[in-house]
Amino acid sequence: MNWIFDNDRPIYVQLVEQLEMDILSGNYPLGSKLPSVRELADLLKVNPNTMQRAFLELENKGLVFTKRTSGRFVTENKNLIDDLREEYAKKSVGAFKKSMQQLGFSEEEMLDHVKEKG
Amino acid sequence: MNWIFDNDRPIYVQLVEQLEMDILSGNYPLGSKLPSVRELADLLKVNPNTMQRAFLELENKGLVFTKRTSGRFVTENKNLIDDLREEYAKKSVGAFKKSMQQLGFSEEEMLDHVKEKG
DNA sequence: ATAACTGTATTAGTGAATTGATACAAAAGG
DNA sequence: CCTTTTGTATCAATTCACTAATACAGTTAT
Repeated sequence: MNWIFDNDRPIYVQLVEQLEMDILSGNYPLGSKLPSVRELADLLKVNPNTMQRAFLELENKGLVFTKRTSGRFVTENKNLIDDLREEYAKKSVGAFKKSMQQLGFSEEEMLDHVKEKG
Repeated sequence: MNWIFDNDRPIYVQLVEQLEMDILSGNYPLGSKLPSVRELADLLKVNPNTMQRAFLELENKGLVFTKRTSGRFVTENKNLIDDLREEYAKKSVGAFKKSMQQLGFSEEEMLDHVKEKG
């Protein structure tokens, strides 16, 4: 994991992003146990409340659930994960195309740009 | 022009974005005169200072220049515009590919997503 | 039962960023 | 020349968000 934080954006947001990506991409398996609030907070050198906040966001999205006093776990709802993954992909594409359009690029040119290098 | 502002992001940032896109895409011709601070501020119902701030940012990027007491004008440096346009395109592509990669999509799939519909 | 581990709630400090009111400065143009 | 139009500078208010300290609560395991 590459736990380097911007100074630009809130830490908790970046935590959510990373964790969310790890879940959506299957990096954290369905139903698996996550580290505890304090454990991860210690590991990543962030305040436990900040960690907690990140987890709460994931919980609101339904990506994790809590068994009080026992820990947090990745959801077992595969559909949710697939749907979210597709939704984010669409948003990402939408943003990309909009900005390229505003810059005056044709769809042809967009594709070329995507194909280029790495 | 579609001058609708998010509540999420600062107004001046959104002004910069819009104006910048209009310049980079050639919507505002090279060397053309821009509306005055107060004029645009009135038109768009924003505070003159907010407008001023947006213009300053554009000036820092070299996209506009000022003739004091006479007004602001779009740069005549075509290279700068072309370079910036290409730079933003690259950034946009980069962000897109990174986020799609994190979501676990292959380049093939990225291209498919871009091709789909609109 | 008690220590150690979970998550939760509440509240405050701090700091920063955005917006807005107002006054200044300089040139243009009638 | 004096009114109008341009950009500029300064400073205050307010709001907002993030982070942090600290105390609470409930299971589990030894």
